[in-house]
Formats: sequence, C-alpha cells, structure tokens
Amino acid sequence: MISEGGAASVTMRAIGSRLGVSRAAPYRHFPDKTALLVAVAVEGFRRLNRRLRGSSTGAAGSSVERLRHMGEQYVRFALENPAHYRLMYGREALARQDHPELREAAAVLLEHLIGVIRVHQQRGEIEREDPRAQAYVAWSAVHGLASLLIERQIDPNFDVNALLNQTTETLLVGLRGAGTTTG
Amino acid sequence: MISEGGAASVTMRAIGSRLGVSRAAPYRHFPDKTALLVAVAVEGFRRLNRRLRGSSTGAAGSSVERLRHMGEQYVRFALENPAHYRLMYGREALARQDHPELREAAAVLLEHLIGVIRVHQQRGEIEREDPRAQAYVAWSAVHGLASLLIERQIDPNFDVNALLNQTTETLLVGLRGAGTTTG
DNA sequence: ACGACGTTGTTGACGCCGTCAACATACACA
DNA sequence: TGTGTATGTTGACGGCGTCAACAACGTCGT
Repeated sequence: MISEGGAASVTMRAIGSRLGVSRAAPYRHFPDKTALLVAVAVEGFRRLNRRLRGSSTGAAGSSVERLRHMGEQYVRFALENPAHYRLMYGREALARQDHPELREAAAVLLEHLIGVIRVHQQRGEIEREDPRAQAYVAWSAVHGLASLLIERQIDPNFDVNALLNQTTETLLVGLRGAGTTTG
Repeated sequence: MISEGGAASVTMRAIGSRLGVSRAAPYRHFPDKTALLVAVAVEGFRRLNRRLRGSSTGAAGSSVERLRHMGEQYVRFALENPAHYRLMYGREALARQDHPELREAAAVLLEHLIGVIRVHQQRGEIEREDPRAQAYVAWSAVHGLASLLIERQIDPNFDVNALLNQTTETLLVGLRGAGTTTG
C-alpha cells in the first residue's frame, strides 16, 4: 500500500478493508497506527541490511570497490522503494526515540558500515581516523543523494548513474585523504 | 507553531485561534492547507538563501574556505530550524511538483551554489568537472548530514562540530580530486 | 464433556481534521 | 448613496484514529 499510494494512503480503515476485516481489527495486533508503521519500517531496514550485506561480501572486485558498491546499493534501494525509505528515515511522525526497535534496526546498519570501513582502513585504502565518524560522513553522502533524488529535488534530465558514480568517487577520494585543505 | 509542536500541530483550526479568527478564515488567503505550508516553506528557502549568500561573500578567509563555510551555515540553519527544514525538503505531503514557486525557491539556492563552485574551479581549487554535478554532490553531503542530525539518527554524544568539519573536509578533498580510486 | 479464558473480530461512538456553502460585515469607490 | 470586494463566521460533511462494548471461536484443564 505504501508503494502504491504513498504513506498518506495507509489508513487503518484501508488496511482493514484490504485484509477483508474491519477497521478496528488491526488494533488486535498493533497498539496504534504508529506502531504498525514502525514495524513496516523495521522490515525495510532488514531488507536494506540484507542487500548491503550481499554487496559488501559479494564477489565483486577487491579493494575499496566494495565500499563503493555498498553505497550504490544503498541509493538504489532507496530509489526502488521510495515510500518505504521515507518511512525508515525522515518523518517526525514516527517519533523514532520512542521506538527502540527502530533505532536498533538502523544501528545494525551503521555498525555494519563501520566494520567495512575498518577493513578498508587496515588495508590502508582510506585514512585511519575514527571509523565511526567516517561512517557518518559516508552515510550522510548516500543518504543525502537518495533523499534528494526521491524528493525529486534533482534535475530529472541528469543521469542518475553518473551522479551516483561521481558521489561515491568524490566520497572515496575524500576518505582516502589528501592532507588538509585549509590554507 | 511549526517550531513549537512540529508540523503535525499546524492545523487550520489552531492557526485561526492563534490569530483570533475562525477556522475557515485562512481559506480567504490560501486555497488550502498545502498552499499555506508551501508559502511557509518558500519563506524558509528565502531565509536560508540570505544566510548562505552572507557566508559566501563574507569577509572570511579566501580560498575554498568560503565553500566550507557555506556548507557549515547550511547545516546550522537546518539544526536551528529543524521543523522548517523538514518542511522545505522531504515530505511527500507538499507534492512539490505541483508548486512551482517551491521548486524555484530551491532552484535559486542550487544556482547560487553552482556559481560559487564555478569560481573555485576557475581558481583551480577544485577539479573542473560539470559544476552542476559537483553542486549536487556537495548538496547531497550537507543535506544528508543535516537530515540525519535532525532525525536524531546520529549518536548524540558525537561532537556535531567535529563531524561537520570532517564532512566538509572530506567533501572538499574529494572535490579537489586526486585521480581515480578504482584499481 | 464442559466451562473458563485468551485471541480475534465487529459495530457504534467520540473528537479531531480539512473543506465547502451560505450567510454576515465592513470598507472602497463611483 | 449604492454597489462590489475583501474578509470573517457558522453549520455541515466525510474521513480519520481510537476506544468501549459486545460476539465468536479455539484451547485446555478438570
């Protein structure tokens, strides 16, 4: 439903009728609508996690290429499931802090990224700074790109693949480090 | 109101009562609630624009330092006005494509960024690729960081300033270019 | 076999919401 | 003075999330 008509079309009554039950039936399974949406979002995190795990251990080229592939898969997931992605992040509606499961699902993803970054650090492919900070930087880049694309904030005539490549390229060059820029 | 109780607390009835008029009065000034929110978002873009314009022409250090300062101001604006920023981007609720003024307000911002990037290209401070693509990359990075911070997706114990610095640093190093990473 | 009980579903009602139509007021200007 | 426009008001409609009260149904100990 979320991918058909957006999150706004997901209403308790509509859920009930699609399932052939009444409007209040879902309340036997979720305390309220928010909890239901949180469950959907958590499932989204699981899928994204599987996808990223697949790409980070894939048979693709060695080197930092895997990190780039991970970033690509991240953005592609968002583009293929925009409504789902929007639900996972953004949205004050979900009041993330009140739902630890959601926080945790997102944390798992972050930890995985940190792990991959550590590996590349040890191989000397990127600078050895706080891997958590580097993970945040990388995450920001792909999340930002995904968000802008989803919200149609980027010229549709632009080649998405090229932009995605340039983003990961810029990010990796930046992470590899090249001394300070100041001065 | 938006900064007090979030976008959800902005209701036609509440607007009316805060203004001392009735619930339907706002309809004499805006066709519907979405149009009203769009107007608020456009005003947000104006403010952000002023702020960025100030920082890009500021008396700060020369060189690429100005670009970095712009990125910082961008993120700070988002952190200081989270609800407003959320309204400006994100939110399918606004159905951006149906409101050209909103598109345009965002476009002005992008064009300004492109201009600044061109200047730095001419000074040889960053690689001479398509400035629009570089602008998108830079925008993605700061927008992503701002979003993650606003949505409390980043460990609050983390030093925001340090993270912001590292993000702009990584971005600038990446934009400056250092050959390909592949291989 | 039977009764208690937890699980699931149903309907009616409440108070919100955005929105429209019909009606009022007040001011500008010919 | 009269007419039109801008602005505001109230009543109503349908939709929403949610709760309380009630119904069916299966499980399981006795």
